[in-house]
Amino acid sequence: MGRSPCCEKTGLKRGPWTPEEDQKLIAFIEKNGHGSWRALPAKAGLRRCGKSCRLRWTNYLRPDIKRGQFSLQEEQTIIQLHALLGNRWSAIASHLPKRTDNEIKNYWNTHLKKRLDKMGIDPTTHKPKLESLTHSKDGSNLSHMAQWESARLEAEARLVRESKQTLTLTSPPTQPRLILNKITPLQQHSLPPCLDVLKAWQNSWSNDDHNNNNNKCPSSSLLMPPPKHAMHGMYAMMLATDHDLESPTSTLCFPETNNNSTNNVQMNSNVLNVVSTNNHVGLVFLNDTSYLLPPTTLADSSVDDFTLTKSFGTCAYKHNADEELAESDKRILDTMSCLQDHDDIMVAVEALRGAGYGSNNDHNNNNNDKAATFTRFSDDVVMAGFSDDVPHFDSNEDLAAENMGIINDGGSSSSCCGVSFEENKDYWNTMLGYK
DNA sequence: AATGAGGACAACCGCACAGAC
DNA sequence: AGTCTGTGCGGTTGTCCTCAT
Repeated sequence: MGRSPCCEKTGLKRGPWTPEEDQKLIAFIEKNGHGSWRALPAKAGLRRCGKSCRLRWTNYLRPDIKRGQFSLQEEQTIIQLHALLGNRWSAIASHLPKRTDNEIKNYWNTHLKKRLDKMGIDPTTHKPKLESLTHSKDGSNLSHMAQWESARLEAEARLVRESKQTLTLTSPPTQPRLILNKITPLQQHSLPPCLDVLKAWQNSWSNDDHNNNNNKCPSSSLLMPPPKHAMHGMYAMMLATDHDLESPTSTLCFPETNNNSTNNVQMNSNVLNVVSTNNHVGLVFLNDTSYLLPPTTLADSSVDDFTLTKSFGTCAYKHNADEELAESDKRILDTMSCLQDHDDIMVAVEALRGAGYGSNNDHNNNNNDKAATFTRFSDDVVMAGFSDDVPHFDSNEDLAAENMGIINDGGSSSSCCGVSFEENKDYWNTMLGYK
């Protein structure tokens, strides 16, 4: 049976709304609320379909929506979230307060999409076009995208299922949203592959599959854990929550552990959250260990209850789990503020990439198969750490060297996914139009 | 000044889903 | 359990505006 139309089409006005109609709708809703949209037009004296009234209200007339030019930060957020979520405008809109999904969708289609396209970046995959072409040539790209999509959708579902539990465990004051910080302009020469989460994930699968067909994941194995080097290619960032956060955390799911896997990475039911505040950006595996990984120049090796790791001029402190968290809170918060000063998402990325997230609470609980981190330090701050199966390193430097291949190898610029920090910054600067 | 192309944005369409009945 | 209704969502279309010719 076909679905009955929401209202009789005949005699109803269509097309652009007039100011008079807007006023009628606003006045009615302010006085009575919208109630049943179907019944609203007649009650409000409008010759419009209820659905049309609803759309007009939610996308345009609602008082709590912001209109006008998108800010730089909003643009960055849209681009990054689109790379993560695809055309899921409502999910993207949930991270942009006071913006509607329709507005974001239109802005993407008319501005951002074209801008990326002009820069030689495929707006669908967020990869340089040449690379997309290469990947599609061997037919593997679609497969990888499908794997990613599968993981992503699973994450969304998992978030819904686990949100209550997660929020209970970590008790954030509000739900976080992702906001990307400004990237310092750099001179741009070329377009290296991006190092965002999607890229790292896809590359890891891609490399594995390309190099070993026997290892190719069948469709039924979309949720198998990524290979070890995938975890090395993935990175995390510091994160915090904020009292003004308004929208749900976006998540990426890391698949269930497969005991038959040849790698040691075990990511039991971890959810990688993408969260941030105006000051901080982060990816986090929900788990039970604690890390603080702030960047940078505020690094002070004399800070006694942290271990210092340097990488690419950034620093990270690994929280000593034996310390009383309460005693560290203030210092942590002070240290974190430097991220705002540096205002650079890639600084945060590099801080975590180079950070010693390996030797962690596992020492205490003998649970070596988990290195994901997520700890609440205060009402305002939730700390995150990157995950890997790295409980065996004697020092953070060794760990970072293992992960990055950069610290103890004479300063080589190699890094995960074959892309350096500078290249990565260049990528984002170009992608965001700051060249 | 007239006109056509293209861009920007609002509005619409149709499907999917959840909840009420 | 099946149907209906309200709503959310993503894709598409329509309309208006700007600018070049």
